[in-house]
Amino acid sequence: MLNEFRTQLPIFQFREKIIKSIRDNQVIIIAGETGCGKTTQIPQYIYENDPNVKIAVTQPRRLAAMTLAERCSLEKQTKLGQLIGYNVRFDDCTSKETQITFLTDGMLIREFIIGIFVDYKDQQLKRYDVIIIDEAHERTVQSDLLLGLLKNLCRRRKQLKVILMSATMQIEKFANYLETEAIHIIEARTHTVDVFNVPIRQQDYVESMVNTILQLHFTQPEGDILAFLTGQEDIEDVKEILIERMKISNQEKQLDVKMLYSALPPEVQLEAFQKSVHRKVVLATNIAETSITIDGIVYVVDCGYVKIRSFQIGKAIDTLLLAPVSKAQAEQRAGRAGRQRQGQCYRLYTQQTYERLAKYMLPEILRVNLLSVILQMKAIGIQNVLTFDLIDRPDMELMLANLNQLVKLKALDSEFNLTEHGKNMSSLPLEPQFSHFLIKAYECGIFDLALNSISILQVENLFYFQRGTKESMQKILAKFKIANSDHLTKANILRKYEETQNKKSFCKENCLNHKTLQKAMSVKQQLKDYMKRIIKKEFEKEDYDKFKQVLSEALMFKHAVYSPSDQAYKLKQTNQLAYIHPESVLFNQKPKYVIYNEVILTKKVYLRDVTEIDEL
DNA sequence: GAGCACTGC
Repeated sequence: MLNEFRTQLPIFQFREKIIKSIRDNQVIIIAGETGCGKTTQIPQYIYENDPNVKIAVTQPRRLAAMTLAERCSLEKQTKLGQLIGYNVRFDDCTSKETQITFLTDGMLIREFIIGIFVDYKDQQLKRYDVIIIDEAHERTVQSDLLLGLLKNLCRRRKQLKVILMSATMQIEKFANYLETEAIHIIEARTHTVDVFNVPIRQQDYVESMVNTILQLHFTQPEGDILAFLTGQEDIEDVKEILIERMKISNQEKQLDVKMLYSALPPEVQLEAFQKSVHRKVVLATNIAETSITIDGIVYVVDCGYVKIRSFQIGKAIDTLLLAPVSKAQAEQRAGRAGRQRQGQCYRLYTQQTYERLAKYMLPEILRVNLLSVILQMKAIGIQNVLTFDLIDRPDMELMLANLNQLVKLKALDSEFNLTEHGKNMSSLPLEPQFSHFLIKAYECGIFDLALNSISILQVENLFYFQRGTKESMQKILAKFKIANSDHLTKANILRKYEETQNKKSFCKENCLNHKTLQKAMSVKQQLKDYMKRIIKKEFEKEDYDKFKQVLSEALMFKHAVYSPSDQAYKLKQTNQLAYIHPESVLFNQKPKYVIYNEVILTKKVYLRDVTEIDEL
């Protein structure tokens, strides 16, 4: 049954054509901007055409998978989890009756991997007849890998149907890669957005942002403002200056300033979504670009920059640095102004600067370390990962280095074949070093300690310090400090959190993020469940020396020595100089030998999550 | 006084 709403969507007129195209082709591409209805309608069309077909639809984000399933369920007037369901980490809402499953890209990759524990030959996702990869234009590592796996699978399963869905960009590239000519472009009815550039180059985008917002506020008709900035620091600066200027402006028109970035505790984030009596301006990071939609936005101001994480192959360090946005990103930001009615976008860069921007951002698979991806590929049964046909081939040297690291972690043998240990490692949702650590820690009888440590190290934004109160950070860390180790100190925090009765006030007292700790507890439970496959006996010691010894071996590529002449740490692998991060218990302490989880260049090269060891 | 964008298993 099609209700009236569904027949009025722009995609409805393509219904028969798309059904026919799926019948005639193994792989088809459907391109259309957000709002054309492709994600909710196509799976339903396929189901209505043949109710026996099982369909998987992947999404880059959990929330999207969950809300889309809910939306479709509502349209089909069925209970969520029956005909239509979703499957995301920590939450499987499907049943035997489920025909359409929305799931995250990562979950579908996991299904390939879990196949090896059932039967090495059964990695063909036979439970699905149609697999839809949505938002492929975002080019996440997961969706790129899935496209490669499905391209392969199509040769072995002739009945399988694959649909790639994306925004209307890079369509030819996808079509060439997937060797298909079945392309459908869906026009959506969207509101126009008028774009204005500044006439001359701006020196300081924080200042420029403040001026633009105030001018907009005092001269333009009603409608909320969404401002794109690059991080917490910019956002706090702009907020402070805005509030100050509003105070001295002597104007009647009030302005509500809200912030939105992922390190902000969820309850504070919520304020950005609440309707405001006065005009509202939301100062946001990228989070508002795709992940989150705010209603009522009519004006967008775009600073033109974004922080991008990349992996420097030679130096083997991560960087998180400011970069100009891509044209596609600038369009995406502008589009956020036209969701409900005609909108306006103000760019704090000149038209000439815009012309010189890259068309698209470099895909993630060409910018990140691939250690865990390579292990996943081996676990899925790809013999030669170096020649595996991906839409963009990563750096050969990097992949080779990753393969050799996996050999050292005993995940692969010297011929790069997956070992039993590697198979176990790949079953855990962790970076390979941590999978290795957890399994070894179990074998040494310190599993409980290791599990607490690993679980809490997986979550970000453990602490939330408001501006002005930040001098207390080291004081709080000192309360939990154990054995000159962030790994053990954080394990201690999780343990104390578990033991305490009033968890909320415990968090408040210690500037801890309650939601983050709850997530750490879910991670812990999940890891415990996955480890059941491996665990045979239980034997528990509280041995910090053993802990450090096993961790040091797992982090064998992440050792550093203090160099007094440089007043900094020298990384053993590359001789790169680095400093201990201010959020570490070892900040300002200068122990001679340390191991660390991560080295990242922001304002300086920092070692994050550090533990002192006796020797290298 | 320092200080990490976003997402996923």
